[in-house]
Amino acid sequence: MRVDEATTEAVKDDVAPAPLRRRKAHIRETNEAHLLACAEAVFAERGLEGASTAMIAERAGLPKANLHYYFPTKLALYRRVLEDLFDDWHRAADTFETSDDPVEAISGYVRTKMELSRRRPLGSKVWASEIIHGAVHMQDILTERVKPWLETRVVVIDQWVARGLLAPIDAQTLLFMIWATTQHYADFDAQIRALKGKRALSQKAFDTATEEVVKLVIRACGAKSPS
Amino acid sequence: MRVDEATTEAVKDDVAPAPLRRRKAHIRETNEAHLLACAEAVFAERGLEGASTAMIAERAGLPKANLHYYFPTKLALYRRVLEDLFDDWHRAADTFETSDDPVEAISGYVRTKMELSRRRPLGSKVWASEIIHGAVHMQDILTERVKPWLETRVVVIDQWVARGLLAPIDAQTLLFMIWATTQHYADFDAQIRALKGKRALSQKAFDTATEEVVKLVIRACGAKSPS
DNA sequence: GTCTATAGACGGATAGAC
DNA sequence: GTCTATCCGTCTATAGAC
Repeated sequence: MRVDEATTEAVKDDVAPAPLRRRKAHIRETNEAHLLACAEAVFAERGLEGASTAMIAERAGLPKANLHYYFPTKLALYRRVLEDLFDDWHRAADTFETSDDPVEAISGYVRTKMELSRRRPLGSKVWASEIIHGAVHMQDILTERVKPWLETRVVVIDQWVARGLLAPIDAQTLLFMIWATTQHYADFDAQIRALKGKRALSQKAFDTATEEVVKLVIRACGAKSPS
Repeated sequence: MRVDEATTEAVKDDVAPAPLRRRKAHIRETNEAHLLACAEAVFAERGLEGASTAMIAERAGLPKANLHYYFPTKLALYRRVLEDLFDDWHRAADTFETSDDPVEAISGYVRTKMELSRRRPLGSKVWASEIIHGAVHMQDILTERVKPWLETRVVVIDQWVARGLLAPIDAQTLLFMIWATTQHYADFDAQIRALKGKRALSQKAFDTATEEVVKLVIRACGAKSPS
């Protein structure tokens, strides 16, 4: 796509014809989205340092300089991937709010998290890799976004315990267990595949695993069945 | 340490004076061990590609060329770190054999795994990072060493279920949950620290977390208490 | 066995034509 | 907005003196 007669647009006219502006905005939007998706894959496969901008650009079918036109530095691109990931995770986390019944709320959350591991395993890997290597590029997300969410959930779980709906468990430990176990199916899928001797879990096998995890977690909570 | 008159040792004499050979072997041993420890730390902090041989050598207080004298390539060093790690993990895994009582065996295993996360968090991170990025450098360890171990443990757990000592759980899912949760305390410690707003878990806080995890896992198994 | 110096490849980022 | 050519830094690995 060439710029054509609009080259000096910014100088001559602050307001370009609407259709042209829309077209240009559209190009930026799709290119950025495509680069973000390709970056997520390469970062997941190779890590932040193992991934090169050349690899990401090649996967996106663009020259490397083009990538640097949309994202000034590799780190800026990486940050955007992490922010996108948090948004997705946060939407999933809202499932927790849907019910005041602990069994329903917790099993719903576990299912949503497993579904997220299934739907976006590469993203989960980028997130995990970043934390493993010290979370240096996402301290703000953790303290400003994840921490407040966690604290409200702990309060809710503590109340369930106080009302005798759950065994006297530590809420944070429970949430860590749910995160660790559900994300294990995304992050450690290479190990799971090697140990099961399979190429990948089928949708059916994944659904079965989901229900097994739900069963284990619900029993771990010592939830009184809602009789 | 210089080679001195022993430079042509291999040509002139297959059997050097015992004390000299022992001293030289000792140098190699300590330097290799020291390099392995430093490599584990740098690989954990930066990942395979993020770590440079220069950083590892500097941390070990040796010139880079010296590192390449002991380990021909960065990948060979990395492999050795992974193999060391497996040996440690495998020793910990043996705890499982100590008892035929499921509650005792499983809670003992969980405690040992938590202790391993406490004692060697850097190693756990190297292991996790390698798997997240596809486990390309440890396929053989997974299929030849971890898989057989897992299969024997699945048999034992299935027998406990058949004997009615545990609820009807899927053994593999249970083991994945134990791995994921216990290793979470090593691999995701940066996240845990950010969420708890603390520098690090004290020994006491870690022991408390351990007992919470044991409680959750044992309840998840639906173990009949050994009354 | 130790260490300096450097070869050779590759990475991130930019200049500047179109 | 696109893309070629290129700068400059860093990385792995080795040569070769001591």
